[in-house]
Amino acid sequence: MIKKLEQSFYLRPDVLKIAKELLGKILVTNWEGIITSGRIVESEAYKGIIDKASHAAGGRRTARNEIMYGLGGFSYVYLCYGIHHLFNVVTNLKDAPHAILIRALEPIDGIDEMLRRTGKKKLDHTLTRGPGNVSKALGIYTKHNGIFLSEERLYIVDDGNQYKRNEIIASPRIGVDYAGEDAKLPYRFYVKGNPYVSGKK
DNA sequence: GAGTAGATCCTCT
DNA sequence: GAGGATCTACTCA
Repeated sequence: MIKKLEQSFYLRPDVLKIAKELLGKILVTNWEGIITSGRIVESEAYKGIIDKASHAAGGRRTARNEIMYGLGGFSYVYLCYGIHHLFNVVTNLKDAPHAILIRALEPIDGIDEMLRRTGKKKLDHTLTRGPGNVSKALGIYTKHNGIFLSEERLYIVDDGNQYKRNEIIASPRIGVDYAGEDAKLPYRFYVKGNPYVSGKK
């Protein structure tokens, strides 16, 4: 049973719940007929204006994060540290700037293409580990900001695979020390023991 | 294995 | 003009 996620999946108010449910789903890109995909094994939630780690913290609203204030189900892509493109899924309703950062995938289709994009020789756990590598392997760049996630080019599917509750670990987010107390919030979710999860061996 | 520095550029102040 | 939701490589042990 394979089906694309409906927009209603992203429109729900509980971004933490959606972040958890995204684990096990498959993220697919299809740029001009070249398909690459991977199963999501790590995600981070950014919970709107009350979340100091979010780009929308305190209601900040700029041209860059404008897409976060729109309806759920769109992509939010931006460049970090001048090198890494980070891919997010926007959730919730209009004017509620929630988003989920996809941090790690388990490669499925188009592995050869991912190797070519990342310049790696062979498949190993570093190919799609960490948000910078994920977007590199899938060929996601800032020009893909604001794409609706049910287009043929970029979408997420559910193949019925669902991780069990005890296979999902919650922990503090990565690289958000500047957010003070909010840096400690357990808004990061990953699959227990999966080699593609970042932040450990 | 652990710790640190450097890359590198768009965005906001 | 400064800094960032990161990764890699290199050092030292």
